[in-house]
Amino acid sequence: MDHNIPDPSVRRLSAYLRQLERLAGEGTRHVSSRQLAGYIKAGDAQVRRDLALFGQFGRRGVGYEVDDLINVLRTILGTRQRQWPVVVVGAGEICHALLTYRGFRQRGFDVVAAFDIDPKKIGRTIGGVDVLPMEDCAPVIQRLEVRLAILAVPADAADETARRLCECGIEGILNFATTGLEVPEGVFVSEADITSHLEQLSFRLTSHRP
Amino acid sequence: MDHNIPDPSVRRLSAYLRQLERLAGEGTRHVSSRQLAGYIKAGDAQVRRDLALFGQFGRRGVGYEVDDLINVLRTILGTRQRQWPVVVVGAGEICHALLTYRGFRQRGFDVVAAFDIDPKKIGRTIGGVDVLPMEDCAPVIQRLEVRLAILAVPADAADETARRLCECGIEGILNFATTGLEVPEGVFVSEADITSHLEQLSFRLTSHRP
DNA sequence: GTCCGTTTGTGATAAATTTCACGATCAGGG
DNA sequence: CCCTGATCGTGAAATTTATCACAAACGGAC
Ligand SMILES: NC(=O)c1ccc[n+]([C@@H]2O[C@H](COP(=O)([O-])OP(=O)(O)OC[C@H]3O[C@@H](n4cnc5c(N)ncnc54)[C@H](O)[C@@H]3O)[C@@H](O)[C@H]2O)c1
Ligand SMILES: NC(=O)c1ccc[n+]([C@@H]2O[C@H](COP(=O)([O-])OP(=O)(O)OC[C@H]3O[C@@H](n4cnc5c(N)ncnc54)[C@H](O)[C@@H]3O)[C@@H](O)[C@H]2O)c1
Repeated sequence: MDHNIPDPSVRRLSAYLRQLERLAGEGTRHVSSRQLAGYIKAGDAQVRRDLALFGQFGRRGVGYEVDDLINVLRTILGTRQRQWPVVVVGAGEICHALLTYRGFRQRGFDVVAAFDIDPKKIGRTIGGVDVLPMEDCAPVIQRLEVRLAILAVPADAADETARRLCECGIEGILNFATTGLEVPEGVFVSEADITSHLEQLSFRLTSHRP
Repeated sequence: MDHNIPDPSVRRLSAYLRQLERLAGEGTRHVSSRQLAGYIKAGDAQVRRDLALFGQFGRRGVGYEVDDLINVLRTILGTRQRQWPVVVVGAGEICHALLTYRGFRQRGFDVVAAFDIDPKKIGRTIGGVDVLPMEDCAPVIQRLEVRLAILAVPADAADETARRLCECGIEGILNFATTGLEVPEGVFVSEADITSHLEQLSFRLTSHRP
């Protein structure tokens, strides 16, 4: 398959999938690139281009079949064939929200364990998931073949913890800490810094209004 | 000031600020564009370009003074002059994490209230913030001149709730729900869908490894 | 005061992403 | 069977974004 898919395209593919799942829930059978584009801030050509990076999935004059396209997108994003086991590191507030969230499963992700260094947290079960000591991190990750981790530790522990996770074989990190992580080649990081999102909104409201 | 600052630049400005705050905490006085670029995945020219969109803040042969640049970036992002009051809508798990988080204040944001429709949630105080009934939404937003809202309601209530917030005068929405929102012209939305982040990582681990 | 190594700011260039535009294809109806 | 209106897929063009590369400016050494 082709290399070098742009990040913005992947983000949009995920957004298309969200809309398609909603449409499927409403019983809609077909959808056009124009409709799909309407939900996102994008043009119809953009939608077709994004999909064209991976093949031909529509029918001219008709559009796309919703169920088909859902399967296609899940296959592209990697959440169709497999259920990804995920670990959360740092059993604080964010972790609590993640472990009680019921939506990950049906989207292809399965939180299998949480880790912490605080003895007061260790041993608890949150949303059916055990909070384990950090020492168990390596064996659990290796035994369950976990490749994705969510990092939810305080900022000053983030870089060190990320390094440790990479040593255990983790290949993708979703980072909630407010630090840019330094990770080895071949490890992907997705930044979920909430403050950064607020700053982007603040910026748009601050500069140059019409 | 110039219009049309690209989104990726704003994201990076926020990331630079994060690193600068860390450097300031460590007592570092000066930093070069090359150093700053090292923390992010970017080149040094990129850093200078991003800053050049707003003016000249460095000294040739020397670099940037950390404290100065922090102030510059806060001014650009709009978090220097004012403390932004923010409301959270949907007093669930995510909301709980947000209200107990102590980091927003020092970054220029102040969560002033949370809203919910569930009588069991209303009347509580979480992290010093009151959970109010949705009916109080409009008056509170107007009295405190709130322009930013964080949306943390279930997906099927998101669009309707967003519409309501916009009617109250909200101009920026940080959306945790898994739906693309439809908002009026002039309202900015920042998507914080956690599942989407996981899907992006899953995609990178799935296709075309070298 | 001059030289030297360093680093910024920016015009020019390259690369990437998005949009345009149109031929090809399809379903439905007369 | 052929026409009509709709929609995809995609080469080409336009636009946006990132990189290169170098003159200008700076601090420090001597
Ligand atoms: N809660 C929010 O709304 C929010 C908002 C923005 C950013 N963040 C960031 O997200 C991260 C997590 O936030 P939170 O509110 O869940 O924090 P928290 O303080 O509630 O939880 C952090 C947890 O990490 C554990 N921990 C500390 N050091 C560790 C280590 N070295 N290894 C393993 N576990 C360790 C602590 O014991 C604690 O349980 C922080 O970096 C925070 O800055 C949170
Ligand atoms: N918790 C997570 O880890 C997680 C992960 C990914 C996405 N999300 C999304 O974030 C959003 C919030 O998640 P959560 O876990 O906090 O949900 P939650 O169910 O814990 O809380 C939702 C809250 O919203 C309130 N609510 C429902 N309808 C409302 C309305 N019309 N107006 C005002 N309040 C209303 C409910 O009473 C409840 O208190 C959801 O859309 C969820 O899909 C959450």
